[in-house]
Amino acid sequence: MADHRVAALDRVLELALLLHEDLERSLPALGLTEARVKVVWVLHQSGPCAQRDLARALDVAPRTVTGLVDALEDTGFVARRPHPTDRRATLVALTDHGAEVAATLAAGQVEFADQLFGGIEPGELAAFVRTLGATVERLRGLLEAGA
Amino acid sequence: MADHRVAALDRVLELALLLHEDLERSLPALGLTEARVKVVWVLHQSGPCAQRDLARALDVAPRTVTGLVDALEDTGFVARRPHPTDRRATLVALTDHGAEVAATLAAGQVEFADQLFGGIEPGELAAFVRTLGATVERLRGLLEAGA
DNA sequence: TATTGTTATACTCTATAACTATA
DNA sequence: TATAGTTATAGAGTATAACAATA
Repeated sequence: MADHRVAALDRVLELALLLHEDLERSLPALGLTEARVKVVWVLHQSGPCAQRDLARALDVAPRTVTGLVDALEDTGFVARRPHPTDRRATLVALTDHGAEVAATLAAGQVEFADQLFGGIEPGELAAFVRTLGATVERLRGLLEAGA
Repeated sequence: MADHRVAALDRVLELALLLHEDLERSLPALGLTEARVKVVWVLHQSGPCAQRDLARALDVAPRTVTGLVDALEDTGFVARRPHPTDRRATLVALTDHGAEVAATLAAGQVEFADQLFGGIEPGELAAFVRTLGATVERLRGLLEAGA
């Protein structure tokens, strides 16, 4: 009974570990680290952001954003510019190079999904996604209850 | 078509993120960090280990193990003792307190699995575990091919 | 007063390199 | 020669606290 549940949890944790390993491997070639690629990803999805917005999106202290943006600026992925209306704030935007890398990441994710799930028949994949979705919802509930 | 695959990948990544968050939250109360709890877990499963074995199990440099074991020793989770046959080596074992915490972790994992998957009917859960298993295998293959 | 981003400082995890003691 | 674990050093990511400029 409970064995299947523990097996499911074990498998999910194993998969999470492997996905993390895969990410870790791909980043150095791009000149990015894990924390920095998250910044690039947020900017890719949201467009230029104030640093405070990055801090909220990444759930990280403002000081941490300063360091990440410093590093990304030094390596040419992002640029700072003044906020048009709030002179306290700084806008962070992807450079052309940063945007290119983000596009590469997005394309890579689609390709990766194809490799990972391409061999699974549609009905099975749909059921898998449904169960995953329900699990995510339940876990989100547990986390909110505990917080 | 590919949309379902990308959706599956998104869901898996989302679940991985939430599981990580849940782990992060539970550790400070136990007096452990993520890296240190991995050491405790290896010792719980394998029994006393030489530091070199820990380094291999954790896929980490020997120097890193020194620091982790130092910290775990200072906080009373593990104890060092001489290796019985190899005078170069140091055996690391859980203390009583460390073993208690490991048992708590193990019990917590079973309870967590019940909460997470208890509402899913057996047939669906079995299919879920099968698909997960196949995905883990495929990803493991991809990683080995790329390495 | 509150917010934005900074400097200053510190802790954790990780790595490489050089070293000692042992095999 | 090779291995086990250490010291020494460095870099990344994170946090808190105090501060200047601005709202």
